[in-house]
Order: sequence, then structure tokens, then C-alpha cells
Amino acid sequence: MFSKACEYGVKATIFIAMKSFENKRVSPKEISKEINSPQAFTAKILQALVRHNVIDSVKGAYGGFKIEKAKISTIKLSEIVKAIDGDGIYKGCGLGLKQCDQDHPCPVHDKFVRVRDELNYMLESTTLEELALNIKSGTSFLKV
Amino acid sequence: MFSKACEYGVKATIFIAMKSFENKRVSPKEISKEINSPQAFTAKILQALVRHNVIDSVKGAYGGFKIEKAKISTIKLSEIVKAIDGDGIYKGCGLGLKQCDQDHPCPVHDKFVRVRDELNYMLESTTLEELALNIKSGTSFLKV
DNA sequence: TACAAATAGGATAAAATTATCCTAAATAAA
DNA sequence: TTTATTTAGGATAATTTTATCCTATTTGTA
Repeated sequence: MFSKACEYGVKATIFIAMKSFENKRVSPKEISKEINSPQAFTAKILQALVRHNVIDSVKGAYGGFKIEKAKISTIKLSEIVKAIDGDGIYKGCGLGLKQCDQDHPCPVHDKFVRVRDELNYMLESTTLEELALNIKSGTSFLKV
Repeated sequence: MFSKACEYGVKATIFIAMKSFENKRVSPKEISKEINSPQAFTAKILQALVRHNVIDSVKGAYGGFKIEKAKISTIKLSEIVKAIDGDGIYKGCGLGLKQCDQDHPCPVHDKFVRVRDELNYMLESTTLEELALNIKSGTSFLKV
């Protein structure tokens, strides 16, 4: 469904948000340990998230990654996914046709509408805040 | 969502079903032309579909691929997808956790349930027959 | 039986994704 | 100002997925 990079990106962002609630910055090392991901690869993904303004980075000593506290409740899961995997999962044809719409549908076009709508709703209605709070309270987990 | 191999596999199977209604066998060459896919790669996918008993092959002169007419209405889209991509899309965790269930859920576990259910319903309730008939009637398309 | 046509399958190659390593640039503190 | 720390980013490698090529095997027909 999502690429490995995207999976790491979502988990990393959740962890950064959780730490940001406590005004703490985190390093790729700490993040990759916490979400069980390869460190250097995770660092690349963090760079992409910074470029897409999902998270902030602070260079130099005592630096690290963070998210403004006020911003955490405004970030939707969809933004994280789009930053890494793009919008293909929303817009692309389920069977890979270049052109696929009501006028020229692929064989599963109509069938797929509900799945895509549900996915879209899920990604648009889920906020980073609730995901981070569930991790914080031990309701959900980032690894194992 | 699905791999390229799976996309080709679904389209190829639909085309074979359509031709099988007319008691015609088809070759990888004809199939790849019709669904706009690389021929040799498509042939590999057809082999996998044969091994999984989704389609039949007839070797030698005047051979080709086909599906028993009576079987076409009994094949579900899910069987084609499972034959090529496996059941990860049904069973795997949305964020790639090895263990992810109600007792130890990933951050999007609950959110994902509806998406997966919708996808599952779609794949289980769609038959090869209806997909093939829609192609035959020009209601949907296999390429462009 | 010989031949032609067609699938099966092994060996490679190309491309994309995932992953690692090393150096540059930035920055806070001593 | 120097040093230590930390992100940015280029280069490269490993793995997986996608794709191609060639030969073996099967089988219907002349």
C-alpha cells in the first residue's frame, strides 16, 4: 500500500510530534531506534519531510528535528503520505492506465471508488495529534 | 496499491476470459498487445496464474491460454490478486509492523480497518465474469 | 516421423527502491 | 575563535521489481 519510506516517514513524524509536546528535539539516531528503521535511510526521509514543511530541522549543536506544538493538530496524515509517496494513491488508476475516468474507465474503476474514498477519508480525517497522543498513552505502538 | 505484475495479471486474465467466451485461446503476444504490457514479462505472469490454477495453458501447436467457460463466473478478483501479490494487502500492517493486532496495534490500525474491509469486499465480490463482460460491451477498457 | 507452433523456464539485464557511507555546512557553547 | 555536535546532501551499494533473451519441452499436423 505505502512504500517503506512512507511507513518510516509516518512513524518518524509521530515520534517527533510526541517529543515536541515536551519541547524536545530528536536526532535520526534516536528516531530510527524508536521506530526500528535504518538510520541513514530514515535521515533521508526526514530531509524530504523538512523540504515539504511537515517537520522542522535545527542544524548544529543541540539541534534536531521538531514540529511546532501549535502545528501538530493541523497536520493531517495525508500530508505526510503525499510528501513521500506523492498523490498516486489518491489519483492513479487501480490498474495503471494512463487515462482512467468515467468516460474511459478501467475494468475496476467503479469498484475502486469506494476503496479510494475510504482511504482518502481516513488520511484526511486523521491528525498527527491524535496519532501522537495514542502513542504517548500506550494505546498504540511504533515498533515490534 | 498493486504491483505492476498484478496489474498486468488482472488485465490479462480479463482478456483471456473474454476470448474464452468465444472458445478462443490466446498467446502472450496477443495478450500483451491488447493490454499494452511487455510480452516476456507478461508470459512470466501467465505462468504464475497457471500454477495457481487461475487460468489454463495448452502447450504445443494451436495452444495458448484459456479459462473453462463454466469457471469464469466463479473466479473472484481476489484470487487473481492473491496469486500474484499474495495476501499482504489483506493481512499486513499498514505501517509494516511485524506484529499488529487489537492487543498491539500500530498507530493507524483502527483507522485502516474500514479501508481494508472495503478493499476486501471489493476484491471478494467482483467476479471475472462481470469484468470480462464489461470489456466485451465496451463499458470499460484494458488500455490507454 | 519430421516439422512447426506454442508454452515453460533458466539466465541476464535494467530500473526502481531501499540502505549505507562519507564529507560539507551550520551552529551553540566553551 | 575554536571545537564539538548535528543536519544536508552527494556518491555508492544492495535488494527487489520489472523486463528481456534464449533454449527446452510439448504437441498438433502434414
